[in-house]
Amino acid sequence: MVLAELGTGEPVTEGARIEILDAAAACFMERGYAATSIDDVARRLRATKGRIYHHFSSKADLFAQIFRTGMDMNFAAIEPFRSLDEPAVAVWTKMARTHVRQMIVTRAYQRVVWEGVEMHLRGATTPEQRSQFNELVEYRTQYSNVFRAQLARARDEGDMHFADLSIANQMMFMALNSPIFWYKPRPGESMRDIDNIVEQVVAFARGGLGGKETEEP
Amino acid sequence: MVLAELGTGEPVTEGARIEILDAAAACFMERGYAATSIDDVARRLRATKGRIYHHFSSKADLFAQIFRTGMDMNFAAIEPFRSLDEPAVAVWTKMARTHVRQMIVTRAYQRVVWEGVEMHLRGATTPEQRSQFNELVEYRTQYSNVFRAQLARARDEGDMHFADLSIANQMMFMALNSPIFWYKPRPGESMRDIDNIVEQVVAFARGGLGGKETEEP
DNA sequence: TTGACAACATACCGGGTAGTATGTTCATCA
DNA sequence: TGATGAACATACTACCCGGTATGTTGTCAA
Repeated sequence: MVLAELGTGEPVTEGARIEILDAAAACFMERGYAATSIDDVARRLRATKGRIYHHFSSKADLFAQIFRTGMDMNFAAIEPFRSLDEPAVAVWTKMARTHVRQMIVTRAYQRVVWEGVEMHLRGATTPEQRSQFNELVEYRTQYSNVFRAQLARARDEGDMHFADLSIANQMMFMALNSPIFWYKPRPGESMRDIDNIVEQVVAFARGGLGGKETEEP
Repeated sequence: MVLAELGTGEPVTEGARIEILDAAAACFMERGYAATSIDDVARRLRATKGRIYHHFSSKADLFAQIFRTGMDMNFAAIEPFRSLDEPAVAVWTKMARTHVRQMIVTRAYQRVVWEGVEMHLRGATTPEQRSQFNELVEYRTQYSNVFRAQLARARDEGDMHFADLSIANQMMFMALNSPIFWYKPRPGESMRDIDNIVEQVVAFARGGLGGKETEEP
């Protein structure tokens, strides 16, 4: 399954790149960055290292491009709701649902994003890669700030109640991201089943943020 | 700082064992299991591999003993509240506060517990270690069930509202455990500051579980 | 005093891994 | 048609890491 969609104007070889990204993301999800070897990724593709190093300069580069692709997909998904003229809590609900669905559908990429942020926080990178990592984490912070702004607005509008905005935002993302850790696809699972999970996750987050119940799904 | 307390009846060498556990837990927290070498742990102790392999049979054994120690501390911490004769939501609140404090104070050990559960879910262990890992994860499941039982009772008593018990328990632990990812000790931090964080985390979790506000801290 | 053992340190080995250098194949285009 | 280069595969190297085998030192009991 190719998760990162192919842009129509891109060169043909873009497809090969994305195949590698998908395989690598799956490997990183299953074993983590350090425990995944380039040969593992190659084996999953029924190929060898040569193919990977032809498209990516290093293991870290491969990891970083997965990170970026994951965030690109997240931004694209919430784009329609960013500047909606509605109460903040309504905008937040739409974005939150979309985000959780993203976590489920593209969870391999999102696990890489998670581990990337963790690696950055732990400072486990070489100096040159550091600047590229900084840029990626900054990219994720921007995404986080989109939600943060809605939280602040919703609190001002009296629809949410929490003490500290930063902590609230942290906890909200922990809740909304949580499916990347415990969600496993079930055989014969329908969209309804996934939407049911999404609703429960969003309901938990909204409750944690001191938000009111909403009616329509 | 020695986190795992020394039992009075234990042999003298127990102190050396705990020193190693602390150092290893700190290393595993900073870099993760796979990226941490035994030499890293030894360096932190200003010692060499010999010291570690004199007390532990393997890297996995070291990891497992940290896991067990972390869970031992968690069980001990909530023990006073387990069979309290109060409304479930009140018991839950006491246990949740204690748990979050544990996550902050013993976070190195708790990170190992987290990674251990993840490794188990991903099935990244050798067959012989598998049974020991199964036992440890079972141990953690028992701990989880203590909270789960309170959630079920609280819902029956009308003090909490959620759709699926398993998902609610999952999300609750994601929230309560979250400090192990984002908490960093500040210089000159007081108990009050930590208690403030604990209250916000517990408040988020309670809200997510559809719980009523409580009065007394 | 000595010898026996715990508690390490030192030295070493084998396997795995990131990265590179060098083929090989096949399509495209002058 | 032949030359060129993209897209790989193969072969190889240097290094790191888990684990072991062996040496060293201090302590303590007989």
